[in-house]
Amino acid sequence: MAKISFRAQVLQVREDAIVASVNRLLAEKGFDLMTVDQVVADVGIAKASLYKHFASKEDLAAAAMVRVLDRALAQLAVQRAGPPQAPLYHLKALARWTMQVQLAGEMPSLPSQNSTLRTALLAHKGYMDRLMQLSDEIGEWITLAQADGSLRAALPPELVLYTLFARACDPVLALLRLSGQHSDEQIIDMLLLTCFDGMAAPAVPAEAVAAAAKAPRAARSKPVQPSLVSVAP
Amino acid sequence: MAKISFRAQVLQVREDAIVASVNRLLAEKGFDLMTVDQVVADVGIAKASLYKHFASKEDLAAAAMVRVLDRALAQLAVQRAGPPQAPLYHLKALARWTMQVQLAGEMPSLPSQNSTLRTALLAHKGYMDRLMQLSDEIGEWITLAQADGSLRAALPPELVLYTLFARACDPVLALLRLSGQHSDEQIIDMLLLTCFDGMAAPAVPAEAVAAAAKAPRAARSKPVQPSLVSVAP
DNA sequence: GTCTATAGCCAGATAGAC
DNA sequence: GTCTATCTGGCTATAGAC
Repeated sequence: MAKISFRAQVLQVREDAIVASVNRLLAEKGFDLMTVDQVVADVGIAKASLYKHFASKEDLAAAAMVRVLDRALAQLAVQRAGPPQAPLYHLKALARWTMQVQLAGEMPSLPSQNSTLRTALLAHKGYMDRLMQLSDEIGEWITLAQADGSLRAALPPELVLYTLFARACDPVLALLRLSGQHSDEQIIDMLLLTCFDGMAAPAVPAEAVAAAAKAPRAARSKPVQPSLVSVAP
Repeated sequence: MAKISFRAQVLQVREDAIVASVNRLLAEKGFDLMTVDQVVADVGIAKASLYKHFASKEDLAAAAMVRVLDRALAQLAVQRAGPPQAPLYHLKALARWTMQVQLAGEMPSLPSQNSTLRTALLAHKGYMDRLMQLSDEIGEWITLAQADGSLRAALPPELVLYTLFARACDPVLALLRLSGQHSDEQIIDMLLLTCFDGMAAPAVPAEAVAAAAKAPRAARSKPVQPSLVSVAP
């Protein structure tokens, strides 16, 4: 009995190695450019052996997604186990975590257009269950944040959820890193700012406007070409 | 001489038909899933004929991108020809236009990971020239908007530019439309709001906070589970 | 330039010995 | 279950007649 258990454990380890490799390759090249040959070369096994564990390339991607969804659910649990925080804080912390995962090269990126992959994922119970659970748990925070006035109540909760998911694979992260001008933490901070507070400058309170009006004109801002600057809508 | 000109004109029309079809197919399925056979079937010509016009599949994608970049440059010209507006207004109007193009199914979507396509695009002068020109013109508005205080000056202009480009192929648009709860214009308005003003509720001015403190407690907001609601960070 | 027919290649998936 | 060797299909790209 112990022998069988040991064998099963070895197989489990091998499967984990496969999924980890798939995860990395998916993050690096995406689903379409990742080939099964690359996976088996990376793991060091034969292609036929891999197909004993996973029925298709789509199944490989699903396993990688299950893995990352489990990591996300674990992150939620960690946040909830910590000191109590506002729901908006939790949403920001989760967005920060997803961006860290992406910058670490551990976020698998799947094309949203590949229909064979989409149908395979929709039929994958383990994937769908975790996706639903994650959406539900995030949805709770969204509802709470809208109720306490920290998140715009006019936005449909779905939109907030989708936007958070989209930040997890935002190509802007990689582009900004390519420029080499900012650290990873700076990039994440800036994108968190634009995501939650927007790119536009915040509306200035009335008293601040009055104070600025009394201040010397030169101190306010440097002049720009007047022909293109007019009253904001 | 007129005969040659006429023939050239016919060829031009056929090339336009090809590029239009490629544009639509790229928007629908993306580069990797679009096949040259689909293109020729859609246009109604033989594959060998297509390859007399375009050297490769990558060249087809580049032509479609040139087409959409030209449309974007034309949109910029239209905006500048209109009544004078604040630079932030122009940025918002451009973002709105890109989302309209995407929802109309006319925005070609290229994978950012396909290296053969990337190198082909980087080597394509017509594409690169237009991309540079478009970036320069948008960059001017960004600089002006930051100078007049309507756009956060702390953000690198690149980040703003990349973010605007990213909104042109934001998958959130398609997801929201799938839910069927909102009109296209509503979807665009909401995404413009989150893009420029963020998902978080705006900070409340001090006097409004004081006024709310004097009002009856029940009028402020409906109560939520107190265990998860605490002071925002 | 346009067509039919096909070359050449590569990736996903499998057969069969061990 | 793991391997080597192979099948199969679909895709880009081209040859060659008209």
